[in-house]
Amino acid sequence: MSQIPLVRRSPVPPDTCNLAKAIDLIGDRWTLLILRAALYGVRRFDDFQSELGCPRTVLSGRLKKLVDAGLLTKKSYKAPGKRARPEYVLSAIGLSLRPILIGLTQWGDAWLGQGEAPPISFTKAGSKSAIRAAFVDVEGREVRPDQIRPVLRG
Amino acid sequence: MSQIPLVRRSPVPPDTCNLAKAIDLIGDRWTLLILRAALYGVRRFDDFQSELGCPRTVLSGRLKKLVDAGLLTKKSYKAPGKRARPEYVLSAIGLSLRPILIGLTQWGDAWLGQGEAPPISFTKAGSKSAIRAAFVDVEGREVRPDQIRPVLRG
DNA sequence: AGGCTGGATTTAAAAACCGAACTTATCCAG
DNA sequence: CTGGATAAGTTCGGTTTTTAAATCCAGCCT
Repeated sequence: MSQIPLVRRSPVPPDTCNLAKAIDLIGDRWTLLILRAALYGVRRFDDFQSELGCPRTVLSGRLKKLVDAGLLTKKSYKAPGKRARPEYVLSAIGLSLRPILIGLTQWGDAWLGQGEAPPISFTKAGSKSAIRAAFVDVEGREVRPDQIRPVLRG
Repeated sequence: MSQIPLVRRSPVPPDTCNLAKAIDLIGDRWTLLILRAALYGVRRFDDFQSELGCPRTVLSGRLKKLVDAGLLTKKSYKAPGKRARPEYVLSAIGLSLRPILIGLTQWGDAWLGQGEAPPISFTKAGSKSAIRAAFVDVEGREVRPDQIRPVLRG
């Protein structure tokens, strides 16, 4: 049952902690739901809006923030016979959140799914067996959670 | 540069999506910062408060929500010669978020760190080389992000 | 009893959120 | 060329949530 040892303060002060910075940037209900939708392929303002059901003003602000932060890129697309419209496409930075959101999906499947089979799962291309979030060493071999050691300062 | 294909709606409606449920539960700045601190070993009300700098009323509410959801367990500890106090300890559910938050830390290190060396990193016990969050198949072998395939319905 | 300490609650001001209506810009039809 | 349709985004009220500070509360210690 090995617990995490008690501390009075976290070893990394929040203002230099990149986790805290990440939380400041994307740790917000609407922002996370936007990223979820974007990772599924949603790109357009009204599609985000009807997917999320949030006020347009909130959506507008969040999209702007994500574009400014470089997670989304505002491009212009043009369907034939239609006028040009903006679309919000994930950049490399935004795409690299995919493992994290998939990990969170599986966490939700395990603990919040009320025994239902998960509506979506993930496999390795060309295989049928499921994959899961875990830690690996430099050689790509799994490291069990109780083997993880934090190292400060570098 | 393979993009995610355009869709008008996500394939999993938000109300049956366990990612959306997880976001509802923990997708909030203060909640995430509480979990961050808890994963570092913070357990006491005042320690959380001085770590986060948030209003006590907000902290109180968020802790209650996390206890109700089963991520934290409210126990009582007693230092010798002191009165018993509650402490908020991560349950198995809460602990299993660790890979996700470490993943987010490393995402922040990569994109938000402004070229600084990360203040904290993670290694395998008894080793010096870094580990990282990733996906593995059933045999514990790494699966690269571009190999991940979503599978609907079960 | 009286003080200390770790938490919780109250309160009023500030901020964020919400829904609906409104503006803008371009394409298409007549 | 005019009018309508459509998608994007803003404006505008009213309502809810946050915030920060002060106050309250309960148990243990001397």
